[in-house]
Amino acid sequence: MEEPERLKKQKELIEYIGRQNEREGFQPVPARIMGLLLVMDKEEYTFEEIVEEMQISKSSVSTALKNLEIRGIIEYVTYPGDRKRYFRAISGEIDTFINEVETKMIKNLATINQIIELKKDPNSRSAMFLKSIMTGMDFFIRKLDELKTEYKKDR
Amino acid sequence: MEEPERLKKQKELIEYIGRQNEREGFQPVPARIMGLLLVMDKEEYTFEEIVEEMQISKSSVSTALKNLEIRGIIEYVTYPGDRKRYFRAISGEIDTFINEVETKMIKNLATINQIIELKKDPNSRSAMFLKSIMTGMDFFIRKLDELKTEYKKDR
DNA sequence: AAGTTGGTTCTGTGAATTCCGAACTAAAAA
DNA sequence: TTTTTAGTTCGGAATTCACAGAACCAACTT
Repeated sequence: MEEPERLKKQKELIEYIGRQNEREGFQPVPARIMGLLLVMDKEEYTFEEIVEEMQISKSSVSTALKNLEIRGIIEYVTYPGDRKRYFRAISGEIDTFINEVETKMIKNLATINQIIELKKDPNSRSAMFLKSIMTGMDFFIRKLDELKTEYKKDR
Repeated sequence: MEEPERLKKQKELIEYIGRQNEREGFQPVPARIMGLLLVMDKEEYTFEEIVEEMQISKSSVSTALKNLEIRGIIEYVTYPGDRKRYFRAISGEIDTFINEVETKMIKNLATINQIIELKKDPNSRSAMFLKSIMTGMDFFIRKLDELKTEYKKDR
């Protein structure tokens, strides 16, 4: 692929990832900065470079980076004798993702349990149905744990 | 538990589920209507009943219900000789949930693949790292499929 | 044919969000 | 000590969004 063509496609991909991240609850600016850090060839971006590259105000970049750092999905390093911060995407391993799914499910499980406990008739169609969901989730969560250990063992 | 006490707790739970759903990208109104349909003892709600119960305008309820239906998480039934629609939460089985997780992962996988393909150096630290993520996701997705069939067999 | 029921669709608005510029700060350089 | 660098924080402007109200529509009733 021609060099300018590749660059153009990278930019488009950043925009796409940006929109995708927005759907995950990111604000537009952090969403696209994430894209930048993932897509481009440069492994580390300074604050100033992000401002330049994305044409976003310093203040927005500042809050966005703080935001992303708090979420634990980017980090920065500094080099001796250089006051700049070098930002990069954090290497989120697969079990981070699994853990997220798991945590969410456990929380949902608790909520469903609450719902059932507050039903007048615990044998009603909806209560029974919710119980079956719980069984399924339980099964799933147990399996997720097995899965994590299995994956770790493999490497 | 005393009857009014139970009702109060149900209302609180609806509000909690509402906030939870908002975090999943729902708007406030659909988020709480979902809660209503899940928590209360009444198995089916008419449009009018939802308006009454939640004190929300007809227009908002109308769009919210359409919204939820398009998402495929509620449905309505009608009864002969009755023009009203009776809404209820759809019995989303556990594999619906798994499928959602799976679909999302597959989409992410495709995006990551795009990123790698657009890298100048496919052996760079970040490209290698993305590849390892892909391996993990691949493993996970395959296992999810096994898991679904295993679960179905059990019942 | 006129009215009622059970909603839907279409703006308008208040509130929330997002972003920017300007003022500020802390550390390093001159 | 002043200036420059590398950002942060604050207040407001602009944009976006969710919701309500009103007008509307289609089917049924009287």
